[in-house]
Amino acid sequence: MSRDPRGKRPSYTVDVVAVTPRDGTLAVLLERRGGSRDGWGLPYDVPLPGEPLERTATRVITRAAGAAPAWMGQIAAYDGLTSHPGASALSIGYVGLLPVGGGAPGPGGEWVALAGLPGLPERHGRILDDGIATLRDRLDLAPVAFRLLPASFTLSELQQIYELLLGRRLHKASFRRALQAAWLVEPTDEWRSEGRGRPAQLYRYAPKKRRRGRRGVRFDLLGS
Amino acid sequence: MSRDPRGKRPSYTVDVVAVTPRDGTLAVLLERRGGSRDGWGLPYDVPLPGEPLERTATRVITRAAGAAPAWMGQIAAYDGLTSHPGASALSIGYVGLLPVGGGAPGPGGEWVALAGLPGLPERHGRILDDGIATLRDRLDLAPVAFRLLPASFTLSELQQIYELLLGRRLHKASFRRALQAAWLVEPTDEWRSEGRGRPAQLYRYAPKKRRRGRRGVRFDLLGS
DNA sequence: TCAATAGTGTCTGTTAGACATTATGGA
DNA sequence: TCCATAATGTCTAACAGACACTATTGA
Repeated sequence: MSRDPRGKRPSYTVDVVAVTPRDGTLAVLLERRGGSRDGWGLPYDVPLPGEPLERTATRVITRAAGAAPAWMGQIAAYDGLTSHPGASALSIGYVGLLPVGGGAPGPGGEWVALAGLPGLPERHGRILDDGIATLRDRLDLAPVAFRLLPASFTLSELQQIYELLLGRRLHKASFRRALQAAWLVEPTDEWRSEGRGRPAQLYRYAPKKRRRGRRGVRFDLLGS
Repeated sequence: MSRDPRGKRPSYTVDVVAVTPRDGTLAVLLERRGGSRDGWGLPYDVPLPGEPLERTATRVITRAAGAAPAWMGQIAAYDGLTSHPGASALSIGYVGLLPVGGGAPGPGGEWVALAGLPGLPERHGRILDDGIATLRDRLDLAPVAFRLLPASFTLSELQQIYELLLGRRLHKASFRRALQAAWLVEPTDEWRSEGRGRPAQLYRYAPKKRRRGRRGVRFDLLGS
């Protein structure tokens, strides 16, 4: 939230939605705005002179979340919806996805579960909603989900990532069938016992060269 | 392409991709840039003072195409890719869809088939490509396709619109099955003979109240 | 033994797409 | 009479989701 050194009104800001899987749900990084009212808002900044949009977005996310995004995409440009904390006339929204846990937020920053969001300035509310939607329909899940997990993981962990990113439950048997058909993972010979039930086999990300005529992954899965 | 009256550098421009079905293919509206080299570019303008993005986009499209868009959506914000005819630092791209035929272009404007596009300034090339992609994956076909056609139409005409907008061929029998399942059209008692073959029955757009538990339309159709 | 989770095999309903056939006009 | 297009019925392969079952651990 640095100001332009000459005090000029910035022509636009880059406002970011940083998302991470955390405690079994999706969390967004908010920053507490100092000053009289205790309000929350999205991290944002004015681009440095000559700095491209993408680099500004990366910089803002990295500063605010304490880690670099595993994926990032532009949401849209927003004007109107007057209430913006920096009074910028135009916001370019970006959404970034961070590995599980999310990194250590910068000063005033905090990961907040999607379910329990506080009220936000009008424009930031819109950017956040659109950001989640953009994440869900532009993200190519296959290459990214694995960058959110450690090198070896159980299929249940992987499924949970997919469920969080897609925002809906998946069918276990179908998920595994689709995964196998896509040749994305291979089993290791390790197993991990997690509390009660049967231990789960660990897998690693190992995309095979695409077979002749092989289809892509289709995670159109629904239900229990 | 009006200039800011005080000659100030505009902080951003709104650049538009106007699309229409025309002569059995999709056409985009380009404007010939006057001056020494005979170049083409997308229509664009600087927003009027206080004018929201959407209204600027509508204004530019309407001026350039001579008709209002049946649908419009924002593409993204672009910077870099230096070559922009107005040297704007930041472009907000919009894509608009116009009814069949497209209206009478303003001065210097011309509908150009997607297949035979000339070279464009770098940024405009990107905006155009992204605009078609945005059109194809954000457009909700069902409510819009009908606004591109006259009140009554044959199912073949409707299918052709869908094919142009989706950018691929559809399977005739499947298309009609899906259409029937969606309760979007109803037959009139008129028929139209078009050259050689059997005359086609005319249909009109008549969306039925959604049946309990009825699914939406799925045009996942492929092939011949 | 019970509860909980991992992992699999089988069945069924839906549907996209192929194919074939009939219908109906113009040339 | 051909030929082109409309319109429709039937068949099949693919597959999502349901369901049931076995396997393997901790409590």
